[in-house]
Amino acid sequence: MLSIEHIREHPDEVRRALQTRGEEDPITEVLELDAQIRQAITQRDHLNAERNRVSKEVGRMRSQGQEATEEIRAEMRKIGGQADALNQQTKDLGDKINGLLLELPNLPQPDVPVGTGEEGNIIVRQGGEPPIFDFEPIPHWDLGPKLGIIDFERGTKLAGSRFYTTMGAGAKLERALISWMLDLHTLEHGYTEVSLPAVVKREIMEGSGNLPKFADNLYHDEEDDLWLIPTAEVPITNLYRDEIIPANTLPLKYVAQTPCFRREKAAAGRDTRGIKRVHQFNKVEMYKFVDPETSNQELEQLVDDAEDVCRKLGFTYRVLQLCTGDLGFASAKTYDIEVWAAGCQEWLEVSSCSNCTDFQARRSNIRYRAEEGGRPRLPHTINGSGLALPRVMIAILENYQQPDGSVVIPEVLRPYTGFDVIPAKTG
RNA sequence: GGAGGGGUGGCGGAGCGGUUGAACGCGGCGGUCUUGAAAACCGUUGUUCCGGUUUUCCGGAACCGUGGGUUCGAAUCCCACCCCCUCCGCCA
Repeated sequence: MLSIEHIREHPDEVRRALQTRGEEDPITEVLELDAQIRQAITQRDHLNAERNRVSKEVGRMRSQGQEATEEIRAEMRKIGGQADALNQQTKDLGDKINGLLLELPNLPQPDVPVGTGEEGNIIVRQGGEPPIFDFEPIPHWDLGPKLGIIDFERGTKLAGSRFYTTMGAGAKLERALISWMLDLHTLEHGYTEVSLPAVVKREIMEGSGNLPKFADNLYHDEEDDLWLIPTAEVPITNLYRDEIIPANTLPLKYVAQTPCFRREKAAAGRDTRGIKRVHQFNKVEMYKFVDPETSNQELEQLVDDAEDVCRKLGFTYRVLQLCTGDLGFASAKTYDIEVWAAGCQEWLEVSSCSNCTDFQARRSNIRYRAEEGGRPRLPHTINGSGLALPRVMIAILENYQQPDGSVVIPEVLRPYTGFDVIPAKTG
């Protein structure tokens, strides 16, 4: 959520920034409503003050054995009624303003390249060497079933299209990846592991920015109004909802592994083969609550933590900076990490790392104290995958496949898998 | 799911419907004392919003689980909901 004060003081700057994201401009309406609500609040407070004053007077009289006249009581009833009406008005106006603000995305940082979509993204750097094959590497949707470790038909039988099942070495490889990534981030990168609910309340989804605007992409349980998380970012953001984080505790760094549920409605018909785009997948997510002054450095560091996973797995990868038109709703600045998959011949987005500045903190009412006894302020929040499992699985299977159809396990994972190769099936 | 108990400030814990933002204790902060520290004593101690002033500050409003209601006035009475604890039942 954007700060109403900021909109009030710099309306044109906000308008311009929203434009670069290709957004509508409800700023004029917000400002009008804001003027109205402030007037109503002032009036209401004056009436309340009057009511409080007289009521105290009545109390004082009563303690001296006198009763309030019916005249006074009638007058106060009237004032009270007016105050209550104005109060209702401020609530309605507040809801309206809030409704508009909740639909507004974060403002891009000044150094974010302006662009309308994917084409505007900039390759910041590349890492790793592309694997060289003396045979034609095959895509994972062929390789997986061939090895007997991915089963698409049975996944579909259970839950429909875009669901899948892994078995044997496939299931174990995923579990090994999860354990290894969590160990890497906790032991070497200083994150604290956290285990979280996979469903959350409506207001939690609002806090992270997924609701009200993106209900379409979420699975929802009607009976209890619970929502399946599309990423661990959602519950982690809200860990400190309605709290004031004490001085000298930032940065707080968390890493969590959760299932992620996405309806992928907008992508209907796209990437239907394989496990690149599915309705349920596991992801290791990194998240930080940081001091606003350091948030951009913290973002760079988090990107490096994610890149470290790619480096250690021996991937060819590239880091993109997203342009204004491609930024996520809550983000002010985002880097994507893509790894090369030799089988399907594609760059796969395995991580998206964003500085959400104070956008989520304001929505979730998370504050911190910069120093002991200081005023509470909004922290910045940083999130990024570290990494998303299915696409990492794709990259490993496709890039490490051998001429005989087997797949070699990257060195770092072997202590976790307990095997160093997924053998080709014979017969 | 059933029965009972409870939700008050950073924590503990009071609070006849009326100068109660809330006694008291602890903690925190400032000060006196001390070579220093402790003890003792004195003072101070939340958050949000509106208006004025504008890095200090002043005035007002709101907040005692949440939302409604009664009343001139509600932490205090009524209703609904949520959460926690104890016991019983069920279950991974």
